[in-house]
This record gives sequence, structure tokens and C-alpha cells, in this order.
Amino acid sequence: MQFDERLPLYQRLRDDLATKIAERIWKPDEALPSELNLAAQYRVAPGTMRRAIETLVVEGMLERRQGRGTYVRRADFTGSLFRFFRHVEAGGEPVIPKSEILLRKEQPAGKDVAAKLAIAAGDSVIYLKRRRLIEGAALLVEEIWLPKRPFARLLKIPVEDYGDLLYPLYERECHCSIARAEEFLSVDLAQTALARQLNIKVGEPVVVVERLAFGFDGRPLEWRRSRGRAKQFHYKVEIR
Amino acid sequence: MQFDERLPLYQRLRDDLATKIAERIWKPDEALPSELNLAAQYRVAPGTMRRAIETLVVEGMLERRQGRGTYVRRADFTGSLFRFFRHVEAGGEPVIPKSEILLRKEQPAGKDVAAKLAIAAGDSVIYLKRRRLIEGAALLVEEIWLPKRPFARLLKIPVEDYGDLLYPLYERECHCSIARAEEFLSVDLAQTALARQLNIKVGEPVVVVERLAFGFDGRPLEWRRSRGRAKQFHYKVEIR
DNA sequence: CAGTGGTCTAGACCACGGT
DNA sequence: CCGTGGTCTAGACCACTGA
Repeated sequence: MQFDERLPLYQRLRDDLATKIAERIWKPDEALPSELNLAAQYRVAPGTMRRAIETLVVEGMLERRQGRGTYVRRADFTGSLFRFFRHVEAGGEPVIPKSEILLRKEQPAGKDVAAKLAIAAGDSVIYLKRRRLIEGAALLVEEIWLPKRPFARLLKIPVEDYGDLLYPLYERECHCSIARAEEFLSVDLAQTALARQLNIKVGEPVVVVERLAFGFDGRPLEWRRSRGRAKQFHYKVEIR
Repeated sequence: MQFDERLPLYQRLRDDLATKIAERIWKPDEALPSELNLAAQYRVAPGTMRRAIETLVVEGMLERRQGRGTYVRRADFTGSLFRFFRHVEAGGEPVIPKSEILLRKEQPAGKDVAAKLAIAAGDSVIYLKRRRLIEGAALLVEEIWLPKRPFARLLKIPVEDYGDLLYPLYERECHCSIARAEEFLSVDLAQTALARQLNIKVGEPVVVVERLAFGFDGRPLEWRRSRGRAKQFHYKVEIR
């Protein structure tokens, strides 16, 4: 508990718990000690510990399950891009699109990628290009940049073994959990190569979703650019 | 406090406070009685009242000001569309675009509009069409539908007196405060008329922002469709 | 059944804002 | 200075979960 003394106690507790989660002292899908137990350990009132936990629940780092315990939450992105891109829903249940890795290589980071990933320009990054399909129809084309540091193992695994979802792969092979992300939306016009890959006409509008994904320690782990047909784009926002 | 007995007390308190706000017993920008005062009135513990208030703060209905009191919050949408559409920022401070009412008329609600506004098809609605400009350049074209019931007065005011923002107008003239809204984004191609109004080419992509705005009682008050150049579109989302 | 989080109470003291 | 919300404590009892 070597955090800034001026901060409220529940904030310092929150930071300490967050650090423990980032250090994987408690792992995703694992229960923390009970509230009373933690309060006793830290010698604070149960209500204060409760508030610290509550904060992390709101931030999405923890999850409470009544009668069972408090668990480290792993971000679930399976529905994320599909909040943006409408696709045929077979009965309403979420379908995970097939993934086709088109390219994998190691390369030095360009200036923009380096800035996004908070590394030095020229540092090694892993570049992936993949296509995602639903029932054989191209939905998205994605480009992905990962810092080599924690992801080197991905270069040694055959791309056929990657599977359809990358984040479980990162966690399984590289012990990197994605905690949250920022996404940026914009609209562009399809160039020749992209049009061919998405099976649309050159010049048709495409929606670009750029995503910067962070670990529990708040450091950027992945930069991703996905493109899909604007026709299938739809999105809902709450405004207050 | 005639709410469902099975609900937690703080929930029932929240509902009761929300009703009072909807009934304009406390008006926007007005301070509520203090927490201790309210707790005493309702004969509950201060902590419980605090939690009820906290809930409404999170929901955006109330706003706390340390040392001053708790205030009814009015939604502020001045920056809303401009989170989507980038425009020339003169020095960074938010600019309110000029508003040009192109059309105002009373008409029977079509099926879709009626569904959005939760009224019967054929009921009278007010239809507005306006253009919004920044430094003379067309930014957006908007279509707006309002139920005649609380908004009839708008038909009697010269459109020149509407001003650049509609929500203050609604509040001033019709005693209708907008509490929150849902926005839906999609991409379309500009038709002839729209292209002319936005000063772009026919077939250029445009972003469509459809907004359903609600009052404090949760009832839909306004349905709006705004269209702007996709080139200027950009948006950021947080994912967890 | 024992153990967990969920609700609720009843205070104390502090920091801030306006008079 | 007083009144406000912000923090923190120290309990009690309930509802849910899994063994």
C-alpha cells in the first residue's frame, strides 16, 4: 500500500487490488478472498473494502457472483465487432466467424504503430493479416500489430492452430489477458485489394474499426485495424 | 412510496425520487433537499438515501456539487453530434453550429415515426427540416419529428425565433426537458437532394445518426435523423 | 449447512463552498 | 462560519450458492 497518502483510502485499496490483478496474483476467472477476509487483511472497515471492490466492478476488472464470491473478469470481445457489423444471425445466438490468417511476419514497427503500442520505432512487431468469414461470406479484413516482447511465441505456432479467436490464444500461449480496449470508427472507400477481399466494388464505402487493446496493467498490447462493408454497419449509443 | 415491496429499499427510494423529478417537483438546475434532510423525511438511514441518490447520479438524472448540494441535471447535447462529426475547431472551444429551419409542418404520423414516438399512426406530429452550418459550410441536414401533444406551441412561434439549439427551446416553450437519448449510426449514399444540401457529390457516403430522445419520465419526445459527410465522421468507443 | 455477497442502519469526521 | 457532500467505520440481517 505504497500509494499516494492524499488519496482516499478506498482509492488506494482499489489501486492495490488492481496491481495484484495485473501481477496475476489473482488470475482471470479466479475468486478473490471474501470481502470480510480482505477487509481484515488490510485492516479496514468492510464497507471501505466493499467500495474499493465496487469501483473495480464498475471498471470491469472484477465481477461479483452472489453467494459465490468475487472473480477476476476477462474482457469478452466475441460480440464487440458484431455490435458494429450486422451479420446473418442463425437463430439469434452469437456466431463466431471463421478466421483465415492470410499473412504473418515479423517486421520493425513504423512510427505510427510504435506510438500506438508505446514502443520505440524500429522495435520488432508481429504483423498479422486475416479475413473473417461467416458461412463462407467475407465479413471483415483485419490487420493486427503486436509487440514482439510478450508475443514471440506466436511466431512459432503454425497459423493453422491459431483458432478463430485471438484473445484466448494470447492468454493460452503468451499469458497476456486483454482487459479493455478503445475503438475508433471512421468511413473510407474500398481500394482494389480490399474490394476484392471483401467481394465488393472498388469505391464502395467501408467502415474502419481501429482498436487499441490494453492489458490489466493498462499497457497497450495490440493494435488492430478491421475493415468491413459499410452496408452492414450499424451501431447504437446511449447519450446522457 | 407505493412501489413494489420486494424491491430493495434504495431502489424504491430511487424510483420515488425519479418520479418527483419527472413530475418537475424539483426542476432542472435546482437543488434537492440535503441528504440528511431527505433521509429524515423518508425515515431511512442516511447511507440508504445516499445510495439511492448515487444510483440517479450514475444514471445521469442528478448531479452532486460538493459543498453545495445535489442538483437535477439536464442532458447536455451540445457536444453530442460533434463527437461524431469533426469540424473546424476555432481554438478548440466547442462551436455551436448555426441552425437554418428549411421546413416546418404539421402532419399525421407514419407507421415508423408513430412506433418510435409511442403514439398511434395518424396522430398529429410536427415535422421540422433544418440544416446546420459552421462558418457557412453545411455540416448536417436534420429531419425532426415531435408529437403534437406537448409541442403544439412550436407551430405558433416564428421559426426565425427558434435559435440554434432546440432543446432549450423545448424546455422554454413546452416545459419538456430531454433527459437522455439513444443514437443509431449507419452509413448511406447521398441522393441528389441531400448531396446538393451538403454540397457533396451524388453517391458519396454519408453517415446517418438517428436519435430517439427521452424525457425524465422515460417517454420518447423526439425522433431525429441527421445526415453528414462520412469523410468528417469519426468516433471513439470504450470496450470492456 | 456454512460461507458468500446484498442490503440497511447509525453514526463520526473531513473537505469544500458560499456567507 | 455553517451546511453541504465525501470518506470511513462497525456492525446486523437477508438471500443466494454449493456441498
